[in-house]
Amino acid sequence: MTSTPALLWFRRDLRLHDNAALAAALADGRPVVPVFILDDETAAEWAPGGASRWWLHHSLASLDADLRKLGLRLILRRGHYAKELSRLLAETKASEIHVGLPTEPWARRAIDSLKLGVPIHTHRTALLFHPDAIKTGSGTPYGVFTPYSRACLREYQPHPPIPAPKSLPAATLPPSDELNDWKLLPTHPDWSAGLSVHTPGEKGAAARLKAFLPKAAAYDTARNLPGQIGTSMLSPHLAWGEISPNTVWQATGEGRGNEVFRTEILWREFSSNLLWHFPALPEAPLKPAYAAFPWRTDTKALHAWQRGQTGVPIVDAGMRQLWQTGWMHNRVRMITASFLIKHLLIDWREGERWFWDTLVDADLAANAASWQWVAGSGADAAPFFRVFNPSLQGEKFDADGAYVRHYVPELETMAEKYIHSPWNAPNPPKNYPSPIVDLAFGRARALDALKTITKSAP
DNA sequence: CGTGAGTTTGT
DNA sequence: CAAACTCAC
Repeated sequence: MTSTPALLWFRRDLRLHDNAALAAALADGRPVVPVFILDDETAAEWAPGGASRWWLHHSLASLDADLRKLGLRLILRRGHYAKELSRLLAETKASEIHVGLPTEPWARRAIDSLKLGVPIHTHRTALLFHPDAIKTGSGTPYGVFTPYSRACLREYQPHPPIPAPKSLPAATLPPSDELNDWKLLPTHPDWSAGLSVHTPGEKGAAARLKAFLPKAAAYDTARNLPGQIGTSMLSPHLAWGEISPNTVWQATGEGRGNEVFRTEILWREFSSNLLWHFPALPEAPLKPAYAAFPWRTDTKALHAWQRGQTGVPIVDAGMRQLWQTGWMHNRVRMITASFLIKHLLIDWREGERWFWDTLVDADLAANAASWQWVAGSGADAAPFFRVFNPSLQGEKFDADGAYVRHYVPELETMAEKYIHSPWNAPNPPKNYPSPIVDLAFGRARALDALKTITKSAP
């Protein structure tokens, strides 16, 4: 019988259900010391952004509360992984570490370089498949989504989620930081109110899933309408690992809506896969030709986009939803991203940065892969001629303008006919800006810019 | 090595 | 229908 404890190192798997790292740590009956280490220095530019820190604060509080019900508590440490882990090992005499497998390049490097004198076991807690598990016939990673997803569907082995433990062995716990001292909550007053539409934590995640499941059958069409809640809104819970993709997958049913929803889970996997095999994904275009793309520098336009003051209603509604609630409807993410990249001709990395700071669901892989997809620099990107027309998108997916009216009150009383193109209205509101770029001009300029890098040599 | 296909569209 | 290109088999 061993009595030395195991360190259970939580990262982006802040849950007790279906947690392979927790199950492994408990397997031989040792005491388990649960820890979370905030290492902003190692994460450097990809340390959690403002909205993510708000979420993290509440998620850590929730996990701590759940652990206290089982007689433990969550040990919080701030500092370099290597230094804090070696301190924890000295304090607890732990003889092994269990941690969820990360896909962020900085975290992979950090874990690979640890030399602590005890075994470090990594467990697949955040993904359905290990990034090396799904390969093409010739053994290379997939770069195109559809064949990747088909391979996933072939390989997927249904298995029930691991239940949360009903009890935990008693453990002698080392000292912990006070969560409030980490000051993860925003000082910005207009934030906390809008962010409270979310309920971080494992219970909040389960409630979201439960609320979504009856609507999953309609997901294939309802997901496109930003004026209603047709999506699962599970993204921040998945990003912090408060629920496992397998738990979500297992809960879904049959039919088109459920299938399309599961496909979205596979997009999340695909993004992680890309990041795993191309660690430069957040910084460099996957298609090398795009390194020479003639981006414009336009801080005024960038700022107008960030604050929802572009004069294009659906773009401004989306950017304001993001700023106020830390979340944006997926359809609108595509529209706002396309507008920044194509109509404003601003580098996708500027958008990636802004989303990283303002999204509660910010995930390095999904964020980078999605921005590259819109930019056309990704492995499996939209064809170059595909430029979203934000007015048409608005008319198609927010036909009555309810979404725009909610987030852009200047347009609340605008006639339906002009809600997505108020510049055509006989009396446009004086307190709402004219478009910072003419849509037809922006589209033509984007296509011209793309021609400069897609022309192949004779 | 040939062939079919490629999330989310615009005009 | 655009439509160069790459990917996967």
